[in-house]
Amino acid sequence: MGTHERDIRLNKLNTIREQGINPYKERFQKSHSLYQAKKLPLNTSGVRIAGRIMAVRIFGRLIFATLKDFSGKMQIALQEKAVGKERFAFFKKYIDIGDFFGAEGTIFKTKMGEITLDTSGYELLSKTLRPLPEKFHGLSDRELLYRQRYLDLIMNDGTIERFLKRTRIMKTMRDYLDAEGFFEVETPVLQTNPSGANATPFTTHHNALDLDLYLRIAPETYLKRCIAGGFDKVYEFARSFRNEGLDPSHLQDFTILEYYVAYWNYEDNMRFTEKLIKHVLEQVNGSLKLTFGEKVIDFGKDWKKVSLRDLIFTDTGIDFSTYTNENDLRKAIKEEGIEIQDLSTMGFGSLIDNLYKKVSRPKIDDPLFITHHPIELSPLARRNDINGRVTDRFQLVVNGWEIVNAYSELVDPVDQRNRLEEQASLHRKGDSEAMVMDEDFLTAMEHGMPPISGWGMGVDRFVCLLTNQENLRDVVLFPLMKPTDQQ
RNA sequence: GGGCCGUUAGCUCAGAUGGUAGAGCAGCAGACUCUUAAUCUGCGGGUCGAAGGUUCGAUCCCUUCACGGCUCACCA
Repeated sequence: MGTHERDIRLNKLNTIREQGINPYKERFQKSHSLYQAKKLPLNTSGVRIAGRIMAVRIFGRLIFATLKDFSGKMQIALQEKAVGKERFAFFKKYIDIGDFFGAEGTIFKTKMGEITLDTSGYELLSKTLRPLPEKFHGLSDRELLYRQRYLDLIMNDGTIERFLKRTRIMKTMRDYLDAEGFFEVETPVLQTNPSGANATPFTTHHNALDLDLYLRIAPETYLKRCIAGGFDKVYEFARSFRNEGLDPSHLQDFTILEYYVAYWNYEDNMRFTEKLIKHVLEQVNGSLKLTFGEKVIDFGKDWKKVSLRDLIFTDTGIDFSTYTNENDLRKAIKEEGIEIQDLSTMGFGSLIDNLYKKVSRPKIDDPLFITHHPIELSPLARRNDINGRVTDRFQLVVNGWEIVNAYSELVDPVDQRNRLEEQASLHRKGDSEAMVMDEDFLTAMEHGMPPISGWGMGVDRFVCLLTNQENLRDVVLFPLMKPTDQQ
């Protein structure tokens, strides 16, 4: 659907070309960023700056325009007497808001006190064919923000800041892990056997090998193979994919940070988690108190630890450790008047999980470690030595969100085989989220793994928390959108 | 997947008990050497998300569909 505006600009483009001017320049030699240029002393001459034109104000023989680059914004002034009649007229006729523009001139201060470049010469660097969104209100249509993120980045100042913060958060974690002796590794995204989590994978096909493949749902089992191979501290920022529903707190393409440490248990890991996250808060936000919406979340105190059994007992009076079968537990949940959908079809582990999500999790604001999840929910976690029905596992919950999930890893190949067989049987019965048998992983474990503690973080959620965002799509540059009919 | 809501000019938004629509910004033409949401004068711009139905007549009412948002359920 050609717009009138676009046709006008196409005409301008052609006219510019007919004058022998290339409207898409190869390069422009800048002397300063806009941020730097604004700090130069008055009367500095020969200053060369470039950026996108964000606004133009024309006063007869004087033009003010606002340039924007990655470092900031700066005003330039064009006087007819300084650039010459022809160049001045060219600007008025052919330069539009949105165009990329290079200017050379002298720093001065306007009567209103603004540091401005008095332009002596300029170049059109790149001609735009479409107009920018409205300058005052910017772009606010949520759909367009996601579909045309570049416009959001140009128009809304907070947006680029948010994504820079995402990068800073990831870099801070990376630097911390590196300093602690971790090695960053890369493991396969295309897998023959999706494992490491309970989730439905995306499927694809390798033509040359005539082989069905899956996009990874987690990097877990490959990172453990690294430990088996002799690494003792590894991590990966793992883009992972789950073929499930999407909502503000779930994307099908998301980033997990996982690390694995040989010879640690989950308690070592909890201590490290607290140090790591406090470090990130201090480095990135400069404070251990975090404002999220109306709440202030305090990371500064020692983080509390509570077992899942104690947490649910405190909130409901139900002690799941005293129940030996799911029917009795189901009855108790009904007697407490707690409403859970599909109650009748759930197994023991799911009942506990749903009870927790319904009753306990929403109440949690400040960081809380929840430990010792039932074995049914944790097919890859180490069985507790004293109570074999629970695992040596913890989750870190903040603001009602699970930020971290970690445990002492199961390294007993016999126990692991039994538990994967249980999962595989659930999978055969139609639970597409249950794990499938992974002989290759079991073989690796049979060759021997040291004691290991592993850890996984939903990076996008953590970034949401630190940037005060409710929707994961607001911390992902280009979230998946269904295509629309376009012409 | 269910429920609720939305989709009007490039953008931000009005609006008509049903008689095919307006503003601001952006654009075009003009005035203007200190503005920064510049100002002033004039002009152009819309298959009102798509299809079907009801109606003399639909952008408005009804149905279906598409896309999106929020929310409930499941997954981090």
